Amino acid sequence: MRSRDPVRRADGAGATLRPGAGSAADEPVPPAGPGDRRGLIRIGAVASLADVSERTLRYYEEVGLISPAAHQPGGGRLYTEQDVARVRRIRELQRLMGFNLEEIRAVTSALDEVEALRDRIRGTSDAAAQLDMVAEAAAALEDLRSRVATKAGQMQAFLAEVDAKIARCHVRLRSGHPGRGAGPAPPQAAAGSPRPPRQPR
Amino acid sequence: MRSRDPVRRADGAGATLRPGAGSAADEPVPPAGPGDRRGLIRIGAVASLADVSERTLRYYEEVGLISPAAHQPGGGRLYTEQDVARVRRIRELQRLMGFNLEEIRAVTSALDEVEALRDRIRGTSDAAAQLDMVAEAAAALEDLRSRVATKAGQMQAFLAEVDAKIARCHVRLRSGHPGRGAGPAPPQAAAGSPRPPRQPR
DNA sequence: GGGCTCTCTTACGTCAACGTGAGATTTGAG
DNA sequence: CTCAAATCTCACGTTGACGTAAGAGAGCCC
Repeated sequence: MRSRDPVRRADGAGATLRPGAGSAADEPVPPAGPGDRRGLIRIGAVASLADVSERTLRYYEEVGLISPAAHQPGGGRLYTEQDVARVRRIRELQRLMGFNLEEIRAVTSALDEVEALRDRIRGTSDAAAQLDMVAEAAAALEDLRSRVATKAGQMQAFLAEVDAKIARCHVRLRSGHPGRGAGPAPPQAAAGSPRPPRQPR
Repeated sequence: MRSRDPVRRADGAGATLRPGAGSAADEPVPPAGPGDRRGLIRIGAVASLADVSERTLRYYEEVGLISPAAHQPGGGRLYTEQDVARVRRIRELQRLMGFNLEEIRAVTSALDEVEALRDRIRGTSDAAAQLDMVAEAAAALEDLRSRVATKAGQMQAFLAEVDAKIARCHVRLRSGHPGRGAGPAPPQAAAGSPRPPRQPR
């Protein structure tokens, strides 16, 4: 159990930013000059917000999955809320897709490419090279989509299989002993389920 | 690489069966008396059929996930094709659902309960106890279904998110540089995909 | 009966993804 | 300034799910 709620802003001044963490100049907070750390979050807060341990965050940094937006003079890590979202996405890819961190690194780098595009295509420093990068990221995304769709299809098939077994199970329950209350109470309908197995009374 | 194809039947005679491996008396092969091993498969064949290693099969046995249908006098393991199917299901639960072997043991034991039901409900040794077991297995199945449905829903949501990103990516590709062949060839449509992202020409 | 293949047990190795201190240092509040 | 809380950097430990190697049987074929 944590002693107190560590989710609060890091106030004060003096922080070295990472390159490219300047926020695309469309945020409500007024830019109070470089070197401040308004809106930055410390590692404990990120950990509790993303529901991971601090060790996990440092480990993700070690393997190149995340990187603090800035550092305190003493070396403390400072993150943005996009970093929190990033960590959440990492966990989602782990849980949902069963990817390991190496795969996730590839996937998220493609996603980041698409995201960073928004800012970069305006600058248009080198149109041809930019387009190549975008095309590459698009290919990676298509690949990801293919894998996700495959897995989703397999899960739907498995779900149907389980439903069939449940149905047969209920048939047995009713035919085997008609004078019973049809077993224990059915659990709640699962979220996002397009076809709950109906249980005739 | 394996030296030769080990998928063939174990012929000969003399094998100690496991209890309950007598096959529900509705198979095409004539029962040639107990103690034979017709239709039984050795471990190497099971391994190649289920696409796992022999070590994995022994490990699954060690943790109580599978158990050979019979043994050769020298100690060799003999399996049925249902065992192969069982191993395949174990792998599916690992890959698809990300379950660990402990969870899989719980799930498959429930599935087995439902399956064994077919034979046992006929014998009707103790109707009340049987019904209780069925009800318990049904509850476990509902729980499994809930988890599968939840995950399937989350995957559909993630799929939609990826699709949105792909669409934006293609918009950029066309608006950013109209004189290009729209990037590399799109990958093949994924199997079981209900909504492939259309790529306007 | 020699050789080849398959399988057995035993036991140590591995790899990812963190967990868990230890001890030093920094930070923020009062 | 003071001090508790938060964070830092090593660095070793853990856990699940096997991989891998060694040496010994067991079965089959010519």
